[in-house]
Amino acid sequence: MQNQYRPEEIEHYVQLVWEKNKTFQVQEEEGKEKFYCLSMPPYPSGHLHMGHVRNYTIGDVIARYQRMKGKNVLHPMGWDAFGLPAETAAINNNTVPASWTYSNINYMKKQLKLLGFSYDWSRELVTCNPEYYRWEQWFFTQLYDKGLVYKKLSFVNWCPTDKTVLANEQVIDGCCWRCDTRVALRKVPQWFIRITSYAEELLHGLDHLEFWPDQVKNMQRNWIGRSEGVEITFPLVGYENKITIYTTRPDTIMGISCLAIALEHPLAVESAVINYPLCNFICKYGYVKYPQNEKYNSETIVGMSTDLWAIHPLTREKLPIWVVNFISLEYGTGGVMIVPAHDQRDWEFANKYHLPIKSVLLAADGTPPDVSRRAMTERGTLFNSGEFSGLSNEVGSNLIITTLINKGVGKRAVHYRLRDWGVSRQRYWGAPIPMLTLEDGSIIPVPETQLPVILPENVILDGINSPIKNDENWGQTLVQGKRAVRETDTFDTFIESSWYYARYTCPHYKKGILDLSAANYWLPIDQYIGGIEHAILHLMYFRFYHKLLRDAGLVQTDEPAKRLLCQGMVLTDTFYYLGNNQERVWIDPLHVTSKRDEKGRIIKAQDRVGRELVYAGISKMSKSKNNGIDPHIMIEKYGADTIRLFIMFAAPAELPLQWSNSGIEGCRRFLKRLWYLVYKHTQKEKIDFLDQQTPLNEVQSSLRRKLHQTIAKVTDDIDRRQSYNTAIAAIMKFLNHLSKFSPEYSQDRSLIQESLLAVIRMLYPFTPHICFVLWQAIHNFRKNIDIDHAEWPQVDKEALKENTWLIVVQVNGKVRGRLIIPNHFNEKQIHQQASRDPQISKYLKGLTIRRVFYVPGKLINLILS
RNA sequence: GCCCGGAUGGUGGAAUAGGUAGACACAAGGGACUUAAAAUCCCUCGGCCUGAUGGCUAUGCGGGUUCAACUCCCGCUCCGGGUACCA
Repeated sequence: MQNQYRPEEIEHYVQLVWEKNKTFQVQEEEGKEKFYCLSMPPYPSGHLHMGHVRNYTIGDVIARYQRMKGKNVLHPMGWDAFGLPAETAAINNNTVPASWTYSNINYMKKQLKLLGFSYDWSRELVTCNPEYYRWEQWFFTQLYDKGLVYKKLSFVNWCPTDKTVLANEQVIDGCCWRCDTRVALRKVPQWFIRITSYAEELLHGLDHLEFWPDQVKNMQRNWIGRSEGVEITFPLVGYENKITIYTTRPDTIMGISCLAIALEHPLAVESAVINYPLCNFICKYGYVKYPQNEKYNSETIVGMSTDLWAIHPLTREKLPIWVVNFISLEYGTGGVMIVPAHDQRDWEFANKYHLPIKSVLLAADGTPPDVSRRAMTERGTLFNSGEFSGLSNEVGSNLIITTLINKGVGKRAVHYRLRDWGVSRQRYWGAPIPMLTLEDGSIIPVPETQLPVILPENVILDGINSPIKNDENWGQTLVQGKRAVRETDTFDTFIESSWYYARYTCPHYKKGILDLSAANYWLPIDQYIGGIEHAILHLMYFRFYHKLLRDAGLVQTDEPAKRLLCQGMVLTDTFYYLGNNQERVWIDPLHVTSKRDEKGRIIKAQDRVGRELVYAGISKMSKSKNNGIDPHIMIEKYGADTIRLFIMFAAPAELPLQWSNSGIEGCRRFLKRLWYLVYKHTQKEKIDFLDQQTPLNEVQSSLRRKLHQTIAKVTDDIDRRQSYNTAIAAIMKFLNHLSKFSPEYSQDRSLIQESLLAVIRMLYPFTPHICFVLWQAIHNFRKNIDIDHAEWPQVDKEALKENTWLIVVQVNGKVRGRLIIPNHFNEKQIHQQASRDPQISKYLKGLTIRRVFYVPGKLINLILS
């Protein structure tokens, strides 16, 4: 063993051993406990960024830890390869999305391998491979047959100049990103999957996801947005027709000023036929989405009255019906009752159009509320409400519902904010939607024998439209001898990422979407890791698809992943100078030298040519700020282990991580110290294991106690708490103790041996390469000694035993002293001991102790009168 | 706007079920070793007061609950994520 730690010499060697031995390839093994550890796959953008490194390091730590705990660990990796950026990049680089994507995958895979992740590469998936997407096309046809798929008109962003559909990201301030033309809305027929049929299950399923972050569960609950209310049917004056509205506030029914319906509501459309101004109004606002990210106010709220009147089911009064832009046809019944006194949006609407405002609930002080400035939205006692006046909100509400139900005009109803999942994209780089239109206009799924519908890869991109739409021949096909036209839209890429996790269990299976025995051995995922930005969309579709797979008899559990960890972003310093046109020119932080004041704050920064730079604080690594730190360069400079250690140590996994070059240096120093300690230890003669029969002296047993306390803490931190930064801190702290321990007796050296073997194993999940080599070194380079199959260290409970406690003594809640007390002392004895202590007793003089609070083994608080 | 998070020394963070605020690092300052540098090692390190022992104060802001609050409750401020076609 050499005396210097040189990562560049060991990491490549260790990676070769793993590759040669196929160390991380796994098969189903009945009788061995399985563990499925999965990180969200990268989009093959061209380069690995630090966000990936963080995500996959966390996954690798967990996978390696679980292997040491004796589990059969599935840890796969693949590529989420379809999507918009490939099209843009292909056009810019004068290539096609397929080759751009494949060459990126090739490059990024090499980068991943340099980091030493313990993947089973034999299971690699690429979602743009027809062998992958054929099964999602097949599954979609199954969903169609079950009635879970339907087609309807839905909005897209339309650029009138380019005559093409734009993604939301391609619309900048309402204009096309290419030509700056104002973007219009168009309605085109699109495919939808009925996720709303699973709304209730998706909601209740959250209650059983014990190991998912509350943050994610709360977001999903609100996204599903279950609401309980009443549907009320109003007769129309002079028509047979009726109108049904949905409300969650039946208690305010006596305060209705009018009814409001969506622009696309059938009644609105019907009355527009004979009402020219209304027709104009609907045309004008029907193609403007309600601006979601603005507050409801008199400017954004627009409405127009119709010639229709409804009759209030309780008072028989005539209510006007308005068509408004802020009601969605998709939510509830597409109609609401407007009660301006008790809803702020309704209040704004009524004020703008001078509608009556009638309050029917008393304010908290029991007086009629002042609704001249705003609505009174709290619950209160009913008044102005005929027979219901004087009732409490709850009683009144229920009585009104019962009355409506008895009259046959009301029913309790549950609605969800969740909308069905639109999966059609008018773009090229995605899996073709496997549907056909026959000559008679009927629509059928592509028969199984004709799957997959292959997306051609050698295409010519005009930069605007999808080549399979431009190519008149591509869509022409025959089915059972009859001519048919293919769907040229492709799937939303969220489809691919909604089921890939299941395919990893049997990636090469040819006879169907899943090999049931493999799938049911490995699923569900035991640990899923990815960014918090996926909290709603991806993770909802992923849960939904699992239920679809379950209901197709393919998997057996209700949820795809038991435990979820959402890692934070990676941030770093940003620097710029002002260019000739006062524009900010961002400089790569690697090329910046900075000076700090005595408090460590950056006071001066210069680039390579000595130009003065402005320090612009810390922000997310991004191309636009030129502050993305290239993992590749960092690996070359420090080695993978140091990078991995820093990433896991610098912040808790779920919080943002600030990149820091000096922080990296600190981690390198730590690994060097570890290396040197092992080196020093191995330079002396070989040592036997600790002789448990010979009693340890004070110093020895103290060190051994610290070791086993550390093992206990690190195990708990990794396993239960997923608090990797504190696990590493505990190991560092122990190594600090160990390096101060100078061996005198052979028992001392055995103790060091025990300590180092434990430390190396505890660090192995974080820094596997150095640990691999140190493990061999400590076993005198016996080649059959291999840490990849070593067991996680166990806590010796005997070693933890201590016969004293450190008790904190508080007087009136303030810390006044600390006492070392034999651990058999009771509250009274500790109290007496504290009173005798000169430091503490000076605070007790002349006063009587009124109360004592004692936290066993920890703290005593003496309260004086 | 709406939904969900976050805020602790010069910095990243620790404090796990309401019980010692600042673990472990980084930066900075001082010192040892060295011809010198690098590397390594040792010491100091929230603020104010004190010769020292020690005292007071302090977890974004303003209130509250409690013997005890970074932690729980109410009201704000600022920052971040999502907002259904970026993934």
